[in-house]
Amino acid sequence: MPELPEVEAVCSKLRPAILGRRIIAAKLFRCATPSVETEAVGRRIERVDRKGKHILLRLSEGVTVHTHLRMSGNLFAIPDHRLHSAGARVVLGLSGGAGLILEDPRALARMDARPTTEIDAELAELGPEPLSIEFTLDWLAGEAKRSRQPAKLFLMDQTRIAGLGNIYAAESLFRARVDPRQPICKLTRRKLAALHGAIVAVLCDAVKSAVVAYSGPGELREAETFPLSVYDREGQACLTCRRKIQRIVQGGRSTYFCPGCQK
DNA sequence: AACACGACCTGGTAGC
DNA sequence: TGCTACCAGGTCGTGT
Repeated sequence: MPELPEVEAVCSKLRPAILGRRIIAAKLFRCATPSVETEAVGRRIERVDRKGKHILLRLSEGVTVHTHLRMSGNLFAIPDHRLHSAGARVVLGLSGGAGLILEDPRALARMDARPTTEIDAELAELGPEPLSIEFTLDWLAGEAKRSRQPAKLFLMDQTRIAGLGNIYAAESLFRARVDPRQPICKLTRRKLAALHGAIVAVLCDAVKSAVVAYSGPGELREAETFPLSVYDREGQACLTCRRKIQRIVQGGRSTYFCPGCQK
């Protein structure tokens, strides 16, 4: 589920269903701290924001419910909070009878509720939103100059760019024809420009397809709706040069790339 | 500072 | 069919 495009889609779908409603009850099974019951119940949902992969429900009286879906979480609204699935980790009962459900088969997701100022101070550590005007080529070049991290790890570092994960980092590097192992500080201005453009283009496309996929009935199959060029394609022919896509491990995670195109 | 690795968790699947 | 081993879209803490 959860890289920036999918999290954005979750937020888009949530807004019409929960904005203006009051949280009137909380059932916490896992993944949530008791603060969700003590701080959120009784307050009204005024806004749904996103920063990187973090979902922020802005409540009345300066409280925010902060959710991170991690690997396998999902957050969605249902018309009747009593009809939640057996797998729900958190059920928030809303005014009007609706429900806000956090599901996560692996129980790695996290939810807590604290003063907005406190949460926002923590999230200030995150890098800029890649689809905002703050994310410029000059900014990227400035950060890149000061880091010797391999390009892939640099892109996945949330304190540098907020929201890129394993799939879209790999896809962006492929589109920019950058070797994921290359230290980011070694990239030429030209390569960095290609990378900057690729990140924006990949995420724009992915947000569009994720929002469409999430707006339909039923659940979607996440990034599968977005055509992937290298991710999870080990051994298959590169769509550009026909060489075999390789899988390597960086930072304990799989990286997929084309050794022909990405140099 | 940068990196590697284990922990957190469960479910799906490839291989035997 | 059934078992095992490994893999997974993320992050954090610890150790080198």
